Amino acid sequence: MPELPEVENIARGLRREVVGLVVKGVSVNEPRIIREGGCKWRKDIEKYIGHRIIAILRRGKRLIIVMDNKRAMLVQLGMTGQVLIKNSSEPTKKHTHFVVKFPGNKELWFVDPRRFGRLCLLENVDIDNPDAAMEEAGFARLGPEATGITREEFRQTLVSKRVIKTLLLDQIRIAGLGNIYVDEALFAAGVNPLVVADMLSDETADLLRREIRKILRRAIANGGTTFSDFRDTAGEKGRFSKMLRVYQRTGEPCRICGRAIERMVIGGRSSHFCPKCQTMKG
DNA sequence: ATTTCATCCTGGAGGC
DNA sequence: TGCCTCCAGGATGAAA
Repeated sequence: MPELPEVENIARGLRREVVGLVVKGVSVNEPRIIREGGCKWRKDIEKYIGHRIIAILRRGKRLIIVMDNKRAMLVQLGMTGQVLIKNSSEPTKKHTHFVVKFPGNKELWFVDPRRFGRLCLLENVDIDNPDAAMEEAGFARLGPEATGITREEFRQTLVSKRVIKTLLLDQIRIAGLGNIYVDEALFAAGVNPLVVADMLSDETADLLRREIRKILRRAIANGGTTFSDFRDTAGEKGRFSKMLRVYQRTGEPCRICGRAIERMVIGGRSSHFCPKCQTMKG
């Protein structure tokens, strides 16, 4: 999916484009993407109409579009979800499952070929802490934000016998990382993806935490990473793709030591790493 | 209680 | 050109 940096860029686009606007209409082309978490979409969808968007939040990889009536639209993008700002006169796009209409022919389109994405109407949203409303709607709990996790929180996260790669992908432990940025952060910290999490020394854990935050910051600043599908709200690709050092570079030379980058499946996900630079065990 | 695994989908790439 | 297989940024419920 779009990971934290990509979702953050979408959130910024939406803050520019739709905050302050009143929802004129909502149409659902593919009901299966509406998550039934106590929300009956046919009826509940009416609860958006006539209400103003007052804020756009991001929590982990989730996007939260907050309305002026304590309700919010939760968007989980899945692997291929896009949120695009369009004009109603523009040609329709295949796999546009959900459209929000604003005055002046402005529209928000939710497009998702693989349909792994989900939308949900949240009730009783606390704008300073949306977690309760998301859990109420049946979404999994989220760990601390990968961008803001403290040293103590991160050390606590690593108390586990799981390998570091799968642990960092677990949104309950730390929220926002996906396959690309986990591979990149492990490379930057020199940590092998197969290392058992609680084998890392405090010093290595601190280093890994700093690298995670640094990479996410740089990726956000560069508009995120486009592997194939990601686009921001204006339809632009991310520029971080060309700064990747291991992800999808199997067989290519490591930018540090020149050894060929290797690929291996860990926990069902492909992992890319340099066998020479990533030897850190603790 | 934790952790792994199959599964939900379409589309692009590469082999033949 | 077409047909086939494999692969893909994620989350989750069932099973171990």
